[in-house]
Amino acid sequence: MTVSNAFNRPEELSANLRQRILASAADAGYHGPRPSGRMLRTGFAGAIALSNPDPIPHLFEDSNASAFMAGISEVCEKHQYGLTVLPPVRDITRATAIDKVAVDGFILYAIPDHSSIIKRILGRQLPTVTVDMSKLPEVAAVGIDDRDASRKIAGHVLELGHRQIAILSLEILPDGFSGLVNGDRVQRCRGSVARQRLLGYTDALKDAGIDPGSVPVYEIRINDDAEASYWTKQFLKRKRGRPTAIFSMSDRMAFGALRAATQLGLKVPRDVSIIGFDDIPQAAGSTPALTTIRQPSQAKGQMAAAIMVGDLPYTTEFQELSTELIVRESVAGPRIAKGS
Amino acid sequence: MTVSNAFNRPEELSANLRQRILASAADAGYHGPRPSGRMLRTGFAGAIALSNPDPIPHLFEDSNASAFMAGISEVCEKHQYGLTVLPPVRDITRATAIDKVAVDGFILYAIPDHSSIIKRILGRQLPTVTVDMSKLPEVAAVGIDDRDASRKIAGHVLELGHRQIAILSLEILPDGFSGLVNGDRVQRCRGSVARQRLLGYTDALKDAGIDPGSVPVYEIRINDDAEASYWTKQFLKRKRGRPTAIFSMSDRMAFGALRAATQLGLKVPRDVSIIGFDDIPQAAGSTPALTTIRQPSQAKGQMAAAIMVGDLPYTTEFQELSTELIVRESVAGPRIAKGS
DNA sequence: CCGGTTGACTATAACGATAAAGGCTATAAG
DNA sequence: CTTATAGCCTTTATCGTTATAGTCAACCGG
Repeated sequence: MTVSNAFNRPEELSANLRQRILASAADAGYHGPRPSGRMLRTGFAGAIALSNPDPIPHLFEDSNASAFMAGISEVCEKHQYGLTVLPPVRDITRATAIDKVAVDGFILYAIPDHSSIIKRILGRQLPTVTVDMSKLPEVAAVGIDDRDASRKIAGHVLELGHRQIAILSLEILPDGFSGLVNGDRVQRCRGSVARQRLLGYTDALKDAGIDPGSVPVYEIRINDDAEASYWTKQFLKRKRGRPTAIFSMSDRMAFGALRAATQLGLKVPRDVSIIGFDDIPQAAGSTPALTTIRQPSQAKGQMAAAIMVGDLPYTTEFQELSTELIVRESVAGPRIAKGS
Repeated sequence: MTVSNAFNRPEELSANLRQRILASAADAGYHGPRPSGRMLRTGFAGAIALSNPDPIPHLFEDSNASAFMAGISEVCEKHQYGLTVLPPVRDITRATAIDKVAVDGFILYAIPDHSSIIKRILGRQLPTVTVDMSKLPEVAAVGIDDRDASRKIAGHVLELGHRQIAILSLEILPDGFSGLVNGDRVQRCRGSVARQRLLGYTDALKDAGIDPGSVPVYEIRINDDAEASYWTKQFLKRKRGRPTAIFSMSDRMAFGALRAATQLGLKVPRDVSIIGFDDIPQAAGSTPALTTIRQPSQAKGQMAAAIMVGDLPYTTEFQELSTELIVRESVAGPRIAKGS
């Protein structure tokens, strides 16, 4: 129909006819083309889906995730795409939003390895970009070198002579567990980010001549600071073998640890050194300011979205963004060497 | 096709045939019905759109908005709908996400009166629910009695004898302005919530025999606490006629005001009383704990979404949720009566 | 043995849009 | 005067699904 052109390509027909069409369309109660028809014909839905295993509000509460969302939002605004956030899937055997929703592509954010959700999404055969996940063959991916970054910052701490370390880890297995984990669980790790950062810490520990197996790893559910604070208190309370440095895989958990230390009357960094990861905005403003790794979370979102909307070409090569060690005040040498 | 039934209505055909179909579909590379076709036929898109004039990340940073989002998210998860957040529209003359996006209905949240966006959305002729907005004819609406609630809390403060008041207002006109506003601007107010709360404060002031025209109103852009803190400092610095009570239209701004007072060496509530609105989670935990109005933000989201997905019948009557005055510690009588 | 009922599957016809090709007129070129 | 070109508009076909109506065999009671 010429009506289609009237709405979509003003330049293709005379202003006169266009006016007549728009006018008569209006009083026939026609308010422009319906997305359903367009979608069938052209495949264009006008929205990008975002899939993440956590409850939707968490995507924004968490400063790091929220920077990522802000990056996506910018691109969505520029191109006037909707951002369709998919709710977590409880029962994968039933029909899910993944199967039904009308979108142009999927951004997968921090979905655990081997999750059945991934297969389902790939089944939709739409453009897909993974972020902060293990590389999937034939799928675009954006991320950072988590292992290298973790090694850098852990090395920075260990060079100061710390021997007693504790690790606050992001989710290792998606079962809602928080607490001290054993080696077996670490082996079965399905969180790509947690695994890579653990490897980075391990690299640095080995460099420093410390047995990584002797370093306790506390897994903290959904990057929660209250949870991090709770477990930090558990291991800081100990009189003997108390860690002099805490490796936290996120700034948010590092703040939880910081709060725990303060509440136990310990001074940071005098009594304990604490490092984070992400460099969220609050990291520079805390007392003490957090030594951390800066990662371009917002740029990750922009890049993932840019690939979806076609601003960037779709490539299945891993797009690695750079990180930077930010040295602030939360790290110092151990006060009393407790022996090797 | 029987294929459709195989996917959508397992019970309608024999398990045997269903298996055969699913199997041969799978190796023909068919991964289930495409939304485009279903949408054309049935109109179902699998997602609810949310429209709000602020940048997307703000919807979640702000504790009150984020509670609202959490309410929507719950319902979306239960029914496995996507939640399509629409980006703010900069240029309404061009094609926007509103016109193009494939969704089943719109939730409009806090859009200013007479905004051209509203007409555009209504043009889509999909189920629509407004929240915290002026009532539109023939459109479902969810909200609270802002005027009554504001009157309650302002009355509570004024009964204690305060005569010098300052008001921190939510957005009055959508032009990004922050600062002291004149009566003309108040008259032209396009924010339904701001207007109703202003009216409630005015009611209470009149009840107390105070001329509302003499009470300064500071408008704060996008409910920002830093901005609220800045302007609060401006009027608390004054030696003469310094307000002894601050009416803030949100807890977030109240916290900004609290910070400002503290930084100026004033004690709350001894030197200044501060009230908020919303009862966000942080309101109970601050020092002093905030006296405020509890409003069911999460329930608003649930209800709006429930109407969209059909859990609740679509009615164009205003759905009013209830509020409650929460008396905590941030309000006291004025220390020195400064004369009437 | 027959009409009626049930159950299991199949055929048809739309939903609303746009890409692509086709027609028609007016002007330009030969 | 004929043919080519361009501009503008119209026709046709098709995207993938599901509601509806229809077919067909088997079964059942009379």
